[in-house]
Amino acid sequence: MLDIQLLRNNIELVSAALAGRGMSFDPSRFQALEAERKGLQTRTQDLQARRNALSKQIGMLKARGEDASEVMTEVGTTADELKRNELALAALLDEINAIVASLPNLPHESVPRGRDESDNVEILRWGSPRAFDFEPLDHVDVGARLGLDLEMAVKLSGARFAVMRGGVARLHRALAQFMLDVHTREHGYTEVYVPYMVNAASMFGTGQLPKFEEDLFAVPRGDDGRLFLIPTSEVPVTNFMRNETVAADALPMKYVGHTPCFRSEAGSYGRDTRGMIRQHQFDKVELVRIEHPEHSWAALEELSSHAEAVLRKLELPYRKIVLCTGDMGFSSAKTYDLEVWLPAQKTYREISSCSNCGDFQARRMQGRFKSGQGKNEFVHTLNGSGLAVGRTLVAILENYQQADGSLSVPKALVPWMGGVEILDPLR
RNA sequence: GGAGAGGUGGCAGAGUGGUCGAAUGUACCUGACUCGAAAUCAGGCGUACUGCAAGGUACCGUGGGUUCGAAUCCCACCCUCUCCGCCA
Repeated sequence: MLDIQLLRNNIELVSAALAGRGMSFDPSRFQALEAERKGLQTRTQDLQARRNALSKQIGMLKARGEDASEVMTEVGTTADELKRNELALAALLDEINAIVASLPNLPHESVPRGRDESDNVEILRWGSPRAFDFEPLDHVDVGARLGLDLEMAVKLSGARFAVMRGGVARLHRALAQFMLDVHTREHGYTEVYVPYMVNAASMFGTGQLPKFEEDLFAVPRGDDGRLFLIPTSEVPVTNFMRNETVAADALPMKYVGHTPCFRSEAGSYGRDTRGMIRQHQFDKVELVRIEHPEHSWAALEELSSHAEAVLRKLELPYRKIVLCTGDMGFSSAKTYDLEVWLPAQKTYREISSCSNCGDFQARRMQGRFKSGQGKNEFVHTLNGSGLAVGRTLVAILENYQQADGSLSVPKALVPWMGGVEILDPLR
């Protein structure tokens, strides 16, 4: 959530920044509501003050056993007006809050301006795509021989799910364990286990609600009558901070969690329909950091380098891009995407997204720390995939396939595979 | 699923219609005492909005209601705990 003071005092700056995100925001409506709010609020508070004072008087009179009927009629005359003002003010505040809650974060000044993904800027490439002496298959065909069974998943659940057996299933598990171990042992993150279903307040805190409800799966239960399946562990982990004020020396907090992620993929019909690039359910190892505002930009560099480290260890060629203003997510102030090379598609595909959300999420969830002078300030929140496990599996299937239908296990992963170096096709 | 108890400030814990944003203890901060610390004493110590300031307004799980006035009464909901049953 943006700072409402910024909207009140510097709305041109906000609307210009939002225009850069491809969002047309008309300040006039907000300003009209704000003008109305100001008058209504002071009027209401004056009436409340008067009522409180008179009521106090009544109390004192009655305590002394005197007659209070005159004061009581006096209060009575303003009761209606007060009631009307209070209702109108509440409605007005709801309206204003709804507007503010629907506005995305402002891009950091270092973010390149642009309309869409074609304006993203490549920062680096690492590794070089392998030269095949045979025509590489895509991960669906490679995986089918090793135990990836997408048709079975269709029978069980429908499109965009996966069943894995044998070596592929183990590889999938090993990847998640490997990533968790790298981040906890080498990068200093604390492992966490979290709920896969969260309430609406948590979804609001990280920015999925109210605008992106259609992307979520809901289970009819809990608050508002339902819980939501998490689309990323960023949601439960970042919400650790919801309604919390921590000591300054509690920062930074560095968490890594491995969870399944559930996305309805509404509106992506026809995109990535083949294979397990885009699934309703996929595993992800997620890095979350709660940072002091002064350190969050350095933390973003570090966080993304931690995600890169996994790709490097697995020797998967990738590139790093910075998303332009028009391609960033709702809550982010700056985002790096990591894209892994997929030989069958002969292109780089997103495998990690690392963002600094600044105080945007912290403000939505009232996540604060006590700064030096005992003042409460909003923390900065960051998150990044380290990495998306399903897509990492895809990348390994494609990049490490062999002509005979087997798969060579990346060296770094062998210890997590119990020493297995080659996955042979299932009979 | 059945029965019961309860949600108040960092924590503990009073408060059952009026001068209560809330006693008291504890933690914490400042000062005094001390060579220093402990102990003791004095003062301070929630959040947000608003105002140049004095101040004002809101907040006692959440949302409604009653009342001139609600932490306190009524209704609904959420959550926590205890016991029994069932259960991975």
